[in-house]
Amino acid sequence: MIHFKIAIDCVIVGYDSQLNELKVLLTERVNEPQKGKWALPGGFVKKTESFEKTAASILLRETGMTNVYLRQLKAYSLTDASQDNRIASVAYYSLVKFENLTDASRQQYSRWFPWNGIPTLPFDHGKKVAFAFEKIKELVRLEPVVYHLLPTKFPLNQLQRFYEALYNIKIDNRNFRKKILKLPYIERLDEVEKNVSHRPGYLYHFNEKKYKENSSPY
Amino acid sequence: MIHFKIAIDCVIVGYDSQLNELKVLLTERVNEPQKGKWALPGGFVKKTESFEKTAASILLRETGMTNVYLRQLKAYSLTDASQDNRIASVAYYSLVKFENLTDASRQQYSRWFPWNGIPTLPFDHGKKVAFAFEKIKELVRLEPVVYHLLPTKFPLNQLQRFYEALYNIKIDNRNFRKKILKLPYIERLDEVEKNVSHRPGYLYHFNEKKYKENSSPY
DNA sequence: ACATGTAAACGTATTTTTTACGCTAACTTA
DNA sequence: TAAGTTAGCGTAAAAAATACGTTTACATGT
Repeated sequence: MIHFKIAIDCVIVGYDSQLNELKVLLTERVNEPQKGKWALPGGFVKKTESFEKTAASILLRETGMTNVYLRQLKAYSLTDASQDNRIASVAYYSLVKFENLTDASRQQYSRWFPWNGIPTLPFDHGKKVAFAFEKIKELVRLEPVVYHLLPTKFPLNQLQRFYEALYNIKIDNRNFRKKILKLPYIERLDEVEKNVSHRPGYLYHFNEKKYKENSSPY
Repeated sequence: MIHFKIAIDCVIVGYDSQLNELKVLLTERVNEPQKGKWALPGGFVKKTESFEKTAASILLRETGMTNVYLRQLKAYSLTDASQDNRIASVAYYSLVKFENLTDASRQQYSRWFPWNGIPTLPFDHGKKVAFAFEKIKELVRLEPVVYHLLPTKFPLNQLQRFYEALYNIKIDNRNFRKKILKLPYIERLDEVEKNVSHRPGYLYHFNEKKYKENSSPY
């Protein structure tokens, strides 16, 4: 009976609102194979750990963050059929608040790459990153996961810019505003933007409790 | 380094249009553990097989069908931490045309259970079945996968009944018709229902080519 | 000091989509 | 032949999406 080593790979995604672009965290491989190449952060599943737990600890190691949005992407069976011990991998994707990252939490061997500037990745990592983005695009339409990527407080324009970047579209400012303000779980704060070269807008935040109250179970 | 045996479990789903209910195929376990219990059809991944390939062969074994809709559901890490060799599993779900099944293809130890009458399943199989149904509900909204479950030729009413069963809703016959007929990839045939105790309706079919032409890539 | 650029925040009008419901036609069964 | 059922056509109203007009409040450059 064949046995597998199981690796967990994490596609960690952030949104840089300054540059208005999505980013992925990559690390330089310190071990063979593919030593020195940029690749997805990952690790093997340890004895008593669940996949999810392994993924969470990779995330902690790379970003210093816990309790962030983390979901399974897909399991991959690398067809490394030459050996008796095959390697399988389970990919996870995570959405993190880019603004919350401290310099201290940044690993020496890690770097954030813009979505449109990812180097060629070893193994099936390129495929995983591409699939993660497809998944995220789909998910953003269905559930309010955007708010895991945006800062806790944000002006409406920042939200609009995010959608425009993600789907590569242009949205009408006035209609967008109307649509968002109808959502019961987006609340305006008594705070405005500062140091912007235009009329400062109010800041909003996502009220998760209200979202769960208002969303029907089916 | 810990190694895993990897099992593939298949949630094989069909739609019985006579009874207007979704069904799941279960098999009686012939080996320990849980011998004699109804469970998801499955098997271990063999040396040179991909997960997908393993799933496809399980599907062939159970239904006699190839080239059916088959997708990965999720990977599960059973926390059977007592042993050195843990078992992980990757669940797949499949949508099959219930009408196409021949009696010959029906396995001795297999049976189709109605969605609302599934026995308590061993391991995490109950969780997998539940998750598969959530996934299918979601998927049906996004993509025309219904047509993998319905017969190739179907009257509009059959399609409507399917939606009503899946989401447990009542749909207005006239509005439903209007909505469906606007879809360019649903084509009317020159054929009508037979032996129905009401005005016979035209049969329709799903034109996959037209779907792919008309669906935007984003 | 003032013009310029930019996005906020308010609005209206039009089009498109969804929903509610009326009616006749065509078939089987009692 | 009446009753029951779904097919297939239709209209009207309500809701959502889209297009676009206007004033306000800020920073920046001259």
